[in-house]
Amino acid sequence: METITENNSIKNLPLKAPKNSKDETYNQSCSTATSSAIEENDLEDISENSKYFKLGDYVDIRDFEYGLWYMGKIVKIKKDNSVENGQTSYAKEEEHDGLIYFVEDAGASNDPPTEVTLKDIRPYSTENLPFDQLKINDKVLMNYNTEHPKERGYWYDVQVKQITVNRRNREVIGDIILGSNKAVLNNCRLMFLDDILKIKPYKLVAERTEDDDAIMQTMPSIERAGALSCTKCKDNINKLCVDCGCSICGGKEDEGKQLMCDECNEGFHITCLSPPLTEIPEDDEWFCPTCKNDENEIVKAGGKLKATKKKKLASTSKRDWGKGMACVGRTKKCNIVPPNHFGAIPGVEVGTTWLFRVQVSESGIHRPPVGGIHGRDNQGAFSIVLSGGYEDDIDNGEEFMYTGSGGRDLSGNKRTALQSCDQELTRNNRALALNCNAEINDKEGATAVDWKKGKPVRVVRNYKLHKHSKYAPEVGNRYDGLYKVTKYYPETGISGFVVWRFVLKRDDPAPAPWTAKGKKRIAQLGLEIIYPENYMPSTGLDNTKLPGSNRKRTLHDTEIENNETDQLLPKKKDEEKSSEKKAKMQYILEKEAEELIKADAANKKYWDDCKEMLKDGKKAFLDRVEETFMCICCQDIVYEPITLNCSHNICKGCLKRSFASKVYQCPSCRAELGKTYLMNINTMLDNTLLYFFPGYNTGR
DNA sequence: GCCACGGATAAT
DNA sequence: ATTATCCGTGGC
Repeated sequence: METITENNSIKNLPLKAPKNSKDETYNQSCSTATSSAIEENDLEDISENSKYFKLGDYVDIRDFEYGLWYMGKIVKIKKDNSVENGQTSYAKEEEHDGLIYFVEDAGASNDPPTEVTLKDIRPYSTENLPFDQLKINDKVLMNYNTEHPKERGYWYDVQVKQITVNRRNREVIGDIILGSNKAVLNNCRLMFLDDILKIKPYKLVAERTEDDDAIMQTMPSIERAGALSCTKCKDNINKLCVDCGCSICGGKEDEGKQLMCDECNEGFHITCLSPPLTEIPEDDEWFCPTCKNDENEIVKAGGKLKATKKKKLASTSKRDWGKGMACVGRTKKCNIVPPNHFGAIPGVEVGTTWLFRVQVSESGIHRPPVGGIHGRDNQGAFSIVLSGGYEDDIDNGEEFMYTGSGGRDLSGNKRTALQSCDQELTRNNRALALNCNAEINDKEGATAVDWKKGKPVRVVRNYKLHKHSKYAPEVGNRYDGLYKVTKYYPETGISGFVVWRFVLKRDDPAPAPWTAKGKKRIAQLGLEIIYPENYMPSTGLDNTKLPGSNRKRTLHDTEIENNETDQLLPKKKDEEKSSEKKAKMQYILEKEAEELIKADAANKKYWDDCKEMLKDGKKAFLDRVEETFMCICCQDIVYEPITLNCSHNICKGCLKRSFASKVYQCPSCRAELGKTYLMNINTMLDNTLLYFFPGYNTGR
């Protein structure tokens, strides 16, 4: 458990990294640096003489863990006894002159000084190197953000590998030198090319001029621009910000009374918690409400995923609702578009079919898990499902008649029932009416002036519609594209009660799934029924038990068959057909895709391998990509991928979990990574995967 | 708190 | 095999 203070919160340290003086590893490496050395009455101790530095010199100090350089001031110099004891093995004097330097953080002089050896300090760099003087292999100090490479970050030593200049832009690629273990981030693109600083060499104290001495002993007026600690509020102290302030109220005051979550590092005012706390708890660890987990639910890296434990409250029911898909909730949420989005969902093709409604909900196509209409009565309806649940529905494919909801007695915790009273044009019915391009009328209904100008409705057909309609899918729920409301009106239905009817007409650029063109397209896209994650059709269910199907057939199979529409087309010889199909199979990468793949140079070999599959079509290619970039821990596409030196890719979260259980190895090949391994997200890979699997990372 | 074109299971 | 029961869930 940590409270938030200016000293140990990354968020509040724009100019340097977290302090490392408390770092155990570090203190081990400087075994003589005991706490007694920094006790107050000890500060008067005489300092040793150094060849290169004097007390009061302002220097660049390297953060042990992260390797970044920040401004410090030498406050004490002592002998390093571990050298005499033969415990260290520094070959060069430039690395260790047998002294320990006590350096105070220039930005936080109240902190105890950090104890370092010569290799981790040097004269503070201020001299700018003009871009046109930069040469390949130069070692310079530049700004880089390891987490978000496009944003401003901290200052690191950079070995320049490549300089590109053309009329449009300048580009510098370099290797970033990280922590004291000399880790290197290869081939990083540096963004701040006007911020190139020369690394200032050591100068013997004996050779210092008066000017030199004045410079070294005066706080440099140039303070190098560091990262914005918060990109959301741009560090504006007066702005409420849930990112860098209290994550509940956004306030930045009372830092001493904010708790920092040991999982997500978000801050929380103790008074904002519910229930609020009156004082900082004494436990070592503290987790915020969203991160707090039941301990036995934590999954160790590489371990099997446990089924979600259903909380069984005092339920009188004897049934086990936890087993199947009856009462399961969403495991993902679509964040690609807001819930009130009209129109297509990017990345979801017409013809996409999911076995269960909850999956349709997760995709964002139709969010309610049960309801047939998703809408808001002051905005319109976003999507509907045709499930054959209302007797009055008529489906002609391109056009269909839909019945509104309501008019049923759902008491007894039911979801459906017979019509037992008149429907009204309220709630979802009113929402759907709003889509019609006409003035709303809850008495007579209305007809669209120009039906195509109405708001689009995403339409899903469910296999249960099968009874009434030949346009229903064989199994599951199929997204059929966008429709518009041409008219709506109240009418006495079969039940004898008034129902509201809505006539919808298809208006979608993609061909409908039941047409020949549509089937061809679905086959080319390689769409197949989507099962829930961890759902195993092979064992968990045999096809004969699939809802709505007694036959062992897949969607894909049905494409191969001829149906009435196909038969209207001139028949082709089988050979001709297959060759045509083969020609169309080939997937040619879009230009953007090519660029993205190229940018992910670290995974070139993997991408080359995936490209082998292009000739077999998009589906084959995507399958290979998915397989190639699957995280060995969570068995999902790598999320916030880290590309390790051993070339394996893994989710940042999974790697963190491994580290948390003290395994500092690549989960794939067991290559040692070291405790202080810097988890640098490969945003190039992330971007590329996002292109092929839009929204693959949502809800994770 | 209300509503809802799911879905598994027990009862018929 | 078909029907009745009735739960957790999400979105308003």
